[in-house]
Amino acid sequence: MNSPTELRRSAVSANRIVALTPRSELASVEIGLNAAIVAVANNEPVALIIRGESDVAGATDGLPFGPFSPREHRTFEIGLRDWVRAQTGVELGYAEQLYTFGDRGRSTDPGDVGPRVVSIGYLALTEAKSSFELARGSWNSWYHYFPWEDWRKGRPAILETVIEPRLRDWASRPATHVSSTQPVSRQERVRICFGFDGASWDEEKVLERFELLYEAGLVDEAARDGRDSAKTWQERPQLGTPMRFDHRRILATAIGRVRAKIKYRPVIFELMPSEFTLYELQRTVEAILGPHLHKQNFRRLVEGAGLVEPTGEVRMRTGGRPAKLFRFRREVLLERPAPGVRVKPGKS
Amino acid sequence: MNSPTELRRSAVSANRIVALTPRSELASVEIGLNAAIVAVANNEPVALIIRGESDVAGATDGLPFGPFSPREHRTFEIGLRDWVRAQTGVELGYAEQLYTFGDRGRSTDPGDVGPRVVSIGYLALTEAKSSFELARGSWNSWYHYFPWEDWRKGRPAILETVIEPRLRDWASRPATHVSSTQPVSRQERVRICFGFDGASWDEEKVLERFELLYEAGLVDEAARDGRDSAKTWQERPQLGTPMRFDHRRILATAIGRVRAKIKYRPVIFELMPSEFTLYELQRTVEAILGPHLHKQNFRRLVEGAGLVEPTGEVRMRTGGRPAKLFRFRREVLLERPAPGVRVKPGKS
DNA sequence: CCTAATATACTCAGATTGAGTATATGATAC
DNA sequence: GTATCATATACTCAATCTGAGTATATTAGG
Repeated sequence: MNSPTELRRSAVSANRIVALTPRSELASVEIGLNAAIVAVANNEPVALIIRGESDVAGATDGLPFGPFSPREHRTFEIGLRDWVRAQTGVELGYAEQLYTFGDRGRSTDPGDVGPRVVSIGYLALTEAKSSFELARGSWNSWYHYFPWEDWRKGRPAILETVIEPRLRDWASRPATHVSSTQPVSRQERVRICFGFDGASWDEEKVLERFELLYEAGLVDEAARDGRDSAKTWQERPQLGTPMRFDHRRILATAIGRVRAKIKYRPVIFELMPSEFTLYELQRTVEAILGPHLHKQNFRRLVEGAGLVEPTGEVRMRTGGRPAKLFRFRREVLLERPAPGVRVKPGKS
Repeated sequence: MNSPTELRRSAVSANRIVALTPRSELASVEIGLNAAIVAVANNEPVALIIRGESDVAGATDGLPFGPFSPREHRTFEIGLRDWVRAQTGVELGYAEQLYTFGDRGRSTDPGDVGPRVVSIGYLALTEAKSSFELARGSWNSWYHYFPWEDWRKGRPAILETVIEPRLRDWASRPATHVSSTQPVSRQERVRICFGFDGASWDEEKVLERFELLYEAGLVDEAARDGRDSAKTWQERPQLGTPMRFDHRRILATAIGRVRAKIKYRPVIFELMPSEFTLYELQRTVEAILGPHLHKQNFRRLVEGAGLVEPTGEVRMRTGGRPAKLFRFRREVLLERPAPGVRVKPGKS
């Protein structure tokens, strides 16, 4: 959709770069592809999770991932689709590249120049298939890993009871490395990311919030990776289920991206069956974004933007008046520059 | 700013992935970092260009790039800043990751499993320093490489005279690989990307346009990379100055990203000196986006959003009434969830 | 056929936006 | 020194959009 699909990096360029670069400088690097495969099942946003052996911190859950083998696959995306299909049985529809993570672990011996893994994170959206059809893995609610992101029943209590006091404590302590390039104080970062002291909650800042918790040593991954401030992790309550490797970071990136993207691109329909009622659509949007939307305005918006068209059918047994069925109007892509569900939180 | 800065990939995860992966599958891969360093000089949007030896197609211009050497640099971004400083003398301020490109060249021998280069593109914004201070490279207008993107004097003539007829011709021919996964016809893609037949011009679709021209064999890089449809490239007019490797693709990605980003993040101020008049600010925005903005509404917007505050000084000799000087209010970052210059094209 | 539950339609005030006119103030020519 | 120019800045107004409410339609269930 927005990924560069057709350009090919030329062999000329590859050879040239290698020629220009002293061999000695290039420690070899392995490329891992990681997929955050997102769906909505029963109004619950879920990601496809693979359970593996537990790491040193006891984390077992992870995203599907596989190596990128240049000899087999012409592009990252082709490689990704291939082994996702092989590994889980899921045929990916929409997929976009998220971010390439390449940081060296803190706990690594400083002299380490062994192969480093660079992980390229991908976001994929799909209609939720029942678990039967999955060759491997299961659909887990993403709020399992990020309970503080679940605002469907109002502000999650965990924010008050656990996160706020601990983050305030962390923010009141001086930074270990006083970096002059850090323009914003810990206090301010905490306030903005988590909406304390009257600051507003921005549902797109999923990654920023996770990274702050990581920095503050409040998630298990931080302790595992040997962050100083996380030394006392035995006495720490668990904030969400940890994941292996840096997969929770990748999932956080994915959630933030989906939440941002449905507002200006009609990707929400990747998560829907081909026919749906407007209220089903609304529930799906709410599953992704969190707070409730104003029903009447939601339909005005969606219909007014030409995103959907009625099929002529209705769905009976909705518990009241039958609901018209709609389908996605693919033509909007050709009509409007940036069609999306431009919602802002409202009431009812 | 939005890049994950503090998380560290753990050594544990790295070892684990390697352990899981049969060594034989992993052809070794080199990582190259490429920087699209953008500034605005004299109301002209420019990128820092390094001139190198000419490639087979005669392209000499390229972006600054260097290898990523894990032994030296803890993160991609640190590595990038390091060699950009060393290579060009420029100290990067704002930088964000754009996209990781890893396609194998078409012209490559199918059996080739030699080292492949994966290039990670970065966007950096900086205030334009005069060329004197550059150790290497020069600031070139980005419209040099993308003349069809320059709408400052109205619709560029090259669209009518060259691009439209050739793209229509290409679109009328059947696709070489008939791919059933391609949901939109060539005709429609051309129409949407380039705003033909009354479709609107979306200034953010820079990459999509470049890729379409590439696919149609209308840019030199396509011929160099051996695209079928570009075989007759001797008789093709040159559409913009070509660049080495896939650097024009990276620059296109960068331009699209800046154009999108200034609308919801106050990154425009990375391109400005510390004090400026509102009209200077407007000219800078226009340099990036293209069309003219309505002056009175622009200032209402910028002041109303609390993006700037007056310094109290005025700039004389503006050719009329003196203009108040403003500075960026960094505090907006702490106040609003998504501050930016929410401009839409207007008149005067 | 009355009631509960849901879907859908309509209304209205306040905010935002596009676009215009009017005024302020220094530079410059004479 | 004053008329004129050029630019900066202030104000106005109608059209549209938005948030949030009320009203009506249509089914299911007793």
